[in-house]
Amino acid sequence: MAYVRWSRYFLPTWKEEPAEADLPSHKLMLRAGLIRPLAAGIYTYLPLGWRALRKVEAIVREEMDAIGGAELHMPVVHPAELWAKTGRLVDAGEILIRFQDRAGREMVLGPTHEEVVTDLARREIQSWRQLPLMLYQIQTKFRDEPRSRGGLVRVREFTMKDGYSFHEDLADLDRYYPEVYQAYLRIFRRCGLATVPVEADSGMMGGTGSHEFMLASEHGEDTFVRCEGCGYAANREGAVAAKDADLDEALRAVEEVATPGCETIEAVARALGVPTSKTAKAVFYRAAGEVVFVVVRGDLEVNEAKLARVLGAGDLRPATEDDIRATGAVPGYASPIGVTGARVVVDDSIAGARNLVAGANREGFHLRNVNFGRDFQASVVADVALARDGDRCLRCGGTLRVERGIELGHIFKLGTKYSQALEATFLDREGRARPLVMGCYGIGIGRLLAAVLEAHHDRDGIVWPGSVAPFHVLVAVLNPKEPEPLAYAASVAEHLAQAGLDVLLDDRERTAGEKFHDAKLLGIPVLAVIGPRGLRKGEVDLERRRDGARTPVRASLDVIATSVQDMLRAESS
RNA sequence: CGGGGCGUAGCGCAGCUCGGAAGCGCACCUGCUUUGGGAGCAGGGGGUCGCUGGUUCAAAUCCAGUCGCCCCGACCA
Repeated sequence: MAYVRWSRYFLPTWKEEPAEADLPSHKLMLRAGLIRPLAAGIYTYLPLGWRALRKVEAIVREEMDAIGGAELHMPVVHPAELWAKTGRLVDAGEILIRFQDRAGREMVLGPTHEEVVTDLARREIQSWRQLPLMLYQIQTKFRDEPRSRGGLVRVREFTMKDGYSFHEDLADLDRYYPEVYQAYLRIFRRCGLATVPVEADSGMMGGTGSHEFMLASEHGEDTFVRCEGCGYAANREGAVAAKDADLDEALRAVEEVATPGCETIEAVARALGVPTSKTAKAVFYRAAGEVVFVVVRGDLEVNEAKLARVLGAGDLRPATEDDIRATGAVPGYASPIGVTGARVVVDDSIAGARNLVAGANREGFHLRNVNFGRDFQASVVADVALARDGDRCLRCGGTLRVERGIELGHIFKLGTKYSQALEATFLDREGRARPLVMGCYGIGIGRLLAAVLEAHHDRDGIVWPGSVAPFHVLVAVLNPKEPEPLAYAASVAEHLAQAGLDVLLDDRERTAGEKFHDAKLLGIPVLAVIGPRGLRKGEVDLERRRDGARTPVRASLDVIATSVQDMLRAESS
């Protein structure tokens, strides 16, 4: 393997912070010459970025192969007709980029490949003897996201590892799913990332289980909940928390009180001198053409994902004032008592509380001592509240923490949604045709690369984990204009490359200072400095990026090679 | 899609309030001197001020529209 000469490579670095970037990973990718933007959420990978991406891909490939995955490559362009069959031409909506080919056929760019892979399975899988099967690819996806952000954290065109498994029944999917789960943990760990697997909302997909792999990061765009005690973790949409019931109080008689100008829970609670947890909050939504009246304890917020699941509705949006008035409720003073013309969803926090303050359905008035069951009824009682930081864990009673994170992977028990829609069946052991049971598993490769940088950088630049570093060692010649040091550095680079290392030789005619700064910016694990000072003493300096530790070693090719390899081994352990 | 910000040389920015010769730093090119932590001197090249229209004797600057990018939110199979 040959080494790369920087002077003939394409590796532009920036001294200044780019104005367009906020996230550390985004700034570093631009400054260290990994990526360049073309349009919103669409990037070119420069040679160095592409190298790093391929390192990540190689790890993903190894781990997928290790759990029996067979790599294939499906098309980017799909006939829209296939998407119409599963209903996702409409459901995937605006993220699907659509166009016509010259014959006027409707086409889409694939945002994911359930349709295509299921179509393939329909044609090729006939018998239970062909199962189970895991197919995966590492391929370009396009999703016309409403908003890209954070460099490679959320883009429109991206590289994704998407895998799809096929099983004869749910039991076999249940058996295989944990293997993928473990493979995912290994992939992220090998990339130097400690991820948190969180239970994800299986939502409208109707599956039986789903996990997201989150990297905790203040710059993450997702929110998840983690228990300090038992390790329970779930994404915000699905997280459950204990709600202390307080049913000891005796029921008191309802009493109307004047609360002029108190249109928020905080104002009411303050005016009446009660904690917000002793109030009932009314929140209105419109779903599937009807108005929904949701009642939660005043100190809680409605979790719209949970509510949508309870209602079985996909199109949840806040109700208008007119919607609210149509139910007979008075905005700001809404009461669940005597409401008609709306479905009433009561959070279980309300069912577990006594003598609450609620609206009186009369401008400027509230009611004291309102009790669920006695004073009002519900269409549904369910958990529709958002878990909060500091809440108690339902499982162990420990403390729940709300954290931000970057979602690196998502695995999903799909069931038969796609196989049924596309009639992908096989003959089981009894000779009956049954739909294939499927799982799907995704990792955003570029996002994973961005996450590596979020987790591995310092003030001066990137600090690559050895496993995904675009090069293992950077050989810097401080005076490349002089023939002997350059020739010597080239022989060092050559020797290191022969030893199986990825070597970048900085033979640019730049000042020593620039080379040292760029070396830190690039973050290659080991820097070998070849300069006149060291050479006079018969030494080459090795510098470890992680902690800046410098070791002079004898300037002999074999000594340098072993020393570099020792340092790299120490890196990866 | 709602809110906010920004478009002036490759990058970072000033100039715009109050219209009157397009600037600064870095980078780049040439030469010389430097060469172990972003060197010095001298010389030089590079800009339809995002775009369109309007006001004006005169527009980077004022007005209208439009496009693009970034951030917050909504959304996120």
